[in-house]
Amino acid sequence: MTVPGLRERKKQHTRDALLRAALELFTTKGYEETTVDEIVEAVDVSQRTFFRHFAGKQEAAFAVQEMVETRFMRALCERPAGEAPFAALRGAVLGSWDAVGESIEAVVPVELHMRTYRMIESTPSLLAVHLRRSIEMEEQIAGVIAEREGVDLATDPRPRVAVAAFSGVMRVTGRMWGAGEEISVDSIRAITESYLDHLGPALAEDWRKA
Amino acid sequence: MTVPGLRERKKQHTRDALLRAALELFTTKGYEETTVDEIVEAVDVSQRTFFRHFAGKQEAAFAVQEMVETRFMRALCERPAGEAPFAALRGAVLGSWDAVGESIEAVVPVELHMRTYRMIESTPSLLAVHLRRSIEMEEQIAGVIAEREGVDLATDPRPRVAVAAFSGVMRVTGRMWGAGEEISVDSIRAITESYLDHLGPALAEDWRKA
DNA sequence: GAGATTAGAGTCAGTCGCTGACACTTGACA
DNA sequence: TGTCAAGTGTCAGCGACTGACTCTAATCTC
Repeated sequence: MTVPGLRERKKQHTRDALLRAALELFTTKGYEETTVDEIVEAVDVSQRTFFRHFAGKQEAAFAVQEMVETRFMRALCERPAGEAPFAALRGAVLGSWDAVGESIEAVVPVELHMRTYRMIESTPSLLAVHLRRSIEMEEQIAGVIAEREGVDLATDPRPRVAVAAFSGVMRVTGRMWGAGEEISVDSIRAITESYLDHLGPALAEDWRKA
Repeated sequence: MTVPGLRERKKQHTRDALLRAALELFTTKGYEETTVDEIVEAVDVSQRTFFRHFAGKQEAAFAVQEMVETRFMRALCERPAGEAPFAALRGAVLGSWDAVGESIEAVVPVELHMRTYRMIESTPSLLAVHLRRSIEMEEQIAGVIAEREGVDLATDPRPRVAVAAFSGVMRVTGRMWGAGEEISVDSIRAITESYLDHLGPALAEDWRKA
């Protein structure tokens, strides 16, 4: 991967600065209490620039989540074709936990992301969007799983069921991460692992054999 | 119940008019495409009046839902104490279906409410709020069930699990109602009943005996 | 029944999120 | 070196929403 040009780097730099400033303000002052003007003032750019990088205030709040989810989806798509659906999901989530840490840190401190997560869950308007994003992602995952297994998503309920169960665990995991005091990425990884182990047996059977 | 005074009746009248106009515009022009100015112009009141009756555009979109939910919660609380949790939920939802029809019709045509439901599910920003409202209501229901059964919501997962399953059925039912062409209240009642019958056996056991 | 009270509605000015149009600056590239 | 275009700034404006004030008319009190 070649180093992008100066222009591109500058652009990325202002975007990162805006994102950090936004999340910092959101998590300290509160989301609703933070105005876009305050964010751009902290970075010393025009308001118009903010809206060129982010479709809206909300998008800034979910920018890191977006990164994490993208990374997870990529990891899922790269799982070996032979793996059973649940094993693939498990492998993708555990595999991406590691990479996520560094990946986030390159843009914002992980600790800031933790605070952001907590903020999203405690801000009604953001919680609403978060839930919608969740079910949209479940639908995407179900699509991938259905394709992997060669089943028809329209008639076979198993992909959606498996994903719903899996997402439930991920949701709980995420909430625990957000709620906990000072949980390391390692410990959340361990919890995720144990929760998924619990859920596994019910879903691990090979659909093509059964 | 005594007839409210003239002032109160006038107030209710403008509120109802605003609600009808809002839902009519939302469902024909689309939610995002409808401005508050258009709504108040249709009723010929000031914009300020709209915001005195509704906290925002969104609240108008969910006003009828709110009525339905309130009615359901009341019905649930009035179920006989001896009933098993699932029977109580079933009784409350089926019992409230009937009353809901008339109750809605007093404010807006039921057909308009159907269209509104469809609109909510197909408008991203409203879908988000809808999902949040749903989980908030699930939490309320779980609280009622836990109290009825005398179990501790903090330690016993059964109320939430039962409610989650129940709500899943209600969600599907609602979606079918919204998606269907011209479904009567009677037919939706029948579907609800059959779906709940399917789910029942797994939840009907008496928790205090088991 | 006349006057005081007060709830509901109107007016106006202003904030905040967000967008379109246009001009400017400065990397990129021939 | 000069052209092109991407990234940014400026400005004007819309739509959701709020606070402060006024006016009108239903209600309450004597």
